[in-house]
Amino acid sequence: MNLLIKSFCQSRRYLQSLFLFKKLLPISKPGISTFPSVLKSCSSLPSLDAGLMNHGYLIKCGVLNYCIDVRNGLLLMYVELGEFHNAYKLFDEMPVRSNNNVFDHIIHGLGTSGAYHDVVITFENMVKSSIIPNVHSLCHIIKACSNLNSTKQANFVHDYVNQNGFHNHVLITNSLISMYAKIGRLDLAQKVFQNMIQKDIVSWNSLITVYAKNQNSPQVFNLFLSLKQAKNPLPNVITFLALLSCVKEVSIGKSIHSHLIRTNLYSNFQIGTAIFNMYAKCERLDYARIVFEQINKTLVSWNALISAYKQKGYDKEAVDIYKRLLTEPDLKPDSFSFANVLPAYANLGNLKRIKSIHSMIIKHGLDMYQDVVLCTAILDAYGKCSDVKAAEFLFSCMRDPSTASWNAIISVYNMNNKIKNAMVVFQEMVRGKVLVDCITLVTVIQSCGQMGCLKKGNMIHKFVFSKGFCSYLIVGNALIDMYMRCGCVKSGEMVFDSMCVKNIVTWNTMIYGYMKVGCFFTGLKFFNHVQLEYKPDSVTVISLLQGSVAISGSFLEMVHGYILKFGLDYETQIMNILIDSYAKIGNVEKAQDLFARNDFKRDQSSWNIMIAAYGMNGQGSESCNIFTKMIENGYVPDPITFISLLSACSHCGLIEEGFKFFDLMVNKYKIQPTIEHLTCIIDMLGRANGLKEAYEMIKSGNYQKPVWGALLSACRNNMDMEIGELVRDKLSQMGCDSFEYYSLLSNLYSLNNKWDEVMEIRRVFGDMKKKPGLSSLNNETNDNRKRTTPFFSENTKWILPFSWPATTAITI
DNA sequence: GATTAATGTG
Repeated sequence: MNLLIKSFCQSRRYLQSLFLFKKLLPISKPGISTFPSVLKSCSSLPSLDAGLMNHGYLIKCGVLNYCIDVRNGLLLMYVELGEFHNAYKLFDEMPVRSNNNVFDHIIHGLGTSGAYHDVVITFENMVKSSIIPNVHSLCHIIKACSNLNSTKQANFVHDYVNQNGFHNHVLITNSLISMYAKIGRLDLAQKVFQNMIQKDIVSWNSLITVYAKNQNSPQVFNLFLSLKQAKNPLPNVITFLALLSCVKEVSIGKSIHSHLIRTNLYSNFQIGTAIFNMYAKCERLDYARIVFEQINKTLVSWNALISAYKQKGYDKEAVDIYKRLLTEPDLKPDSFSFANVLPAYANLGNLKRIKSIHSMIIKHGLDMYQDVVLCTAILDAYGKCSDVKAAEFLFSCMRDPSTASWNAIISVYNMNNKIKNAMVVFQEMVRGKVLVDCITLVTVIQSCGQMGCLKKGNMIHKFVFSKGFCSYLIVGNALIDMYMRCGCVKSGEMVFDSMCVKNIVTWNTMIYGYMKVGCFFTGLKFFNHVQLEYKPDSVTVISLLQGSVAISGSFLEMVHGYILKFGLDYETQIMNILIDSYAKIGNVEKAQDLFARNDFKRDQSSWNIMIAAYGMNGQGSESCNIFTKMIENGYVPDPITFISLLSACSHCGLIEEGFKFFDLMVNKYKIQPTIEHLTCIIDMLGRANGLKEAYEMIKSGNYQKPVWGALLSACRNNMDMEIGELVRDKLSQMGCDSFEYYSLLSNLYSLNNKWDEVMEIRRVFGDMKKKPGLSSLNNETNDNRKRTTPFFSENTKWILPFSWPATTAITI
């Protein structure tokens, strides 16, 4: 029977071989020489169940302890079945390891399945046992080290290569270059390259690609010239792909383009895609589009065009290309198309389309929970459209969230004012030993800045320091911003001084910070430096504009001059802020003048700003006129339009109009009123001697602290003691003990000459401050209060007396 | 060795 089993296996009749083995088991003990055949049958079928059963049987009869061949056979079976962990475990338990080949099998298996950590452990065991891997295994080991991102391991394997005579092997050295590239040690990659005796095109390409990925164009072009001079080897598709990826000037791009046409490489679809990507990067989407229409279009080129538009901020164009792709007869969008177009829809705030893509992904049968990138893209899209619940749900469903997925969910919380959740997720991440990268840190540093929480910020800074992330430019920039937002200029300056590499963002952050805290002249000094070293961009002047309102008209005119000088006066965002700034210093004519210009593209926000501009300058009826014109121009008013409009009416005493607009907003445009809208209405009621009505109205509904706060503020504005005290009772019942509450209250009493009460409030508040935990300084309410004004939406002069988060939307 | 994808600094 044993012989028969063997012969079945040899003639590849594995099923019969196993069947026979099963029959044999209850009758008699199989011979040792039978097992390799049985195992071979298991791995060739392949049948893991049968394999595991045999493994169990082998343990039971003790063969494994004395028969190396059977052990090796079992090991190979697991390798063949792709069960590398079982294979490795078995290997680890082996008392004698005779078969190097097995090691190479395991390394290959673990390496291709992405179990990099296990590869390195296996390698360490090999070193301990003085077993030398073959070249291919060593390549896998080097690749594993590069994926683990550990310099220590990288150095170890490099030393090993040198000590064991692999350093002249071109495959190995090429892998070393890639490894150093991946862990960010370009200097060491360059060194390996220089020491190579024999270089093939892969060696050249490896280094050129690395520099290209790091956007180090001078090095890329230098290497390319050296390669041309060496005449051997000849540059190939990969070389040109790298070269094209770091072209910054369209003229150079054009000459490479024509060279490629001459050498017939243009017909290569990768090259075609790279050329139009190059034009897209050089801000020549017009050329890119022409190339796109010329080349052989594959799904990849469609996806790349969507991505190019998206990356350059042309979200609408990205969406248009995606829609065109849908009409192509032979092409179906894939996960790349979705992942590319989702951020575009997210930026456009189109939740409906995001939902429909989500359902299309399900319909296409794509396993998005397995596809981390795609799932992260959907998660982020939902988050950007404020559907936090959907984002959370997707995150919880992901089987193996990547660092990027974690980063995305943290960022979703940041975007939606749930900073506390962001910090909790970060802690979970650290505790769960998820790899933290510099984007994670940038995101949580942002959370600290938004909270205005210096203590947490300092903690993260220490973390950054201990994990060696200090030298990352974006981390440094984020730290400066955090410190400046917390009003800690000194620490911001310290980070700034410690940074050896800076970019325009670094400088802009400093300017923005200085302007925000009122150090206008230091800000200006930094601006002068920017002018020398960089071309100031839109953020530079927007940062400057932060301060102009607080200084003077002449300062504003100076900044306006810079905007013209640097040709930034066609940018909608800049013009909007400029108009807003002129309005804020009271020059509504200039604001109107700029608004009326037709060389910049007005958007919804421009109209909102202009409505507010008239309102804050006492021209409420003009605000109403602009609103009418806005509708005539085909714009649909949004919640901010109504904040501008209602505050204009309230500010200018147009009470009846105000109520009419409120009605319009709720009933015609179906906009749910937020705390900002309610504040305007309460203020209007106050001006119309309607505080009692306001009180009744609020009392009858399920309103939360912010609304009551707005009412208290209206009482203060109207010196209404009677209602004021009712509101005070209600608020203290609700457990309100914030700084704003007490300051409003003491304000109200002092305006009514009730000094005893004022003293009492001061005493209570003073006491509370001494007791940590009693004051609401620790709750989320306070986190919001300290949050700095959003960057681009200062289009209303309305300063909220309280800024608790908006409660559930309420309709009056 | 390798064209297209998600998160992120002002």
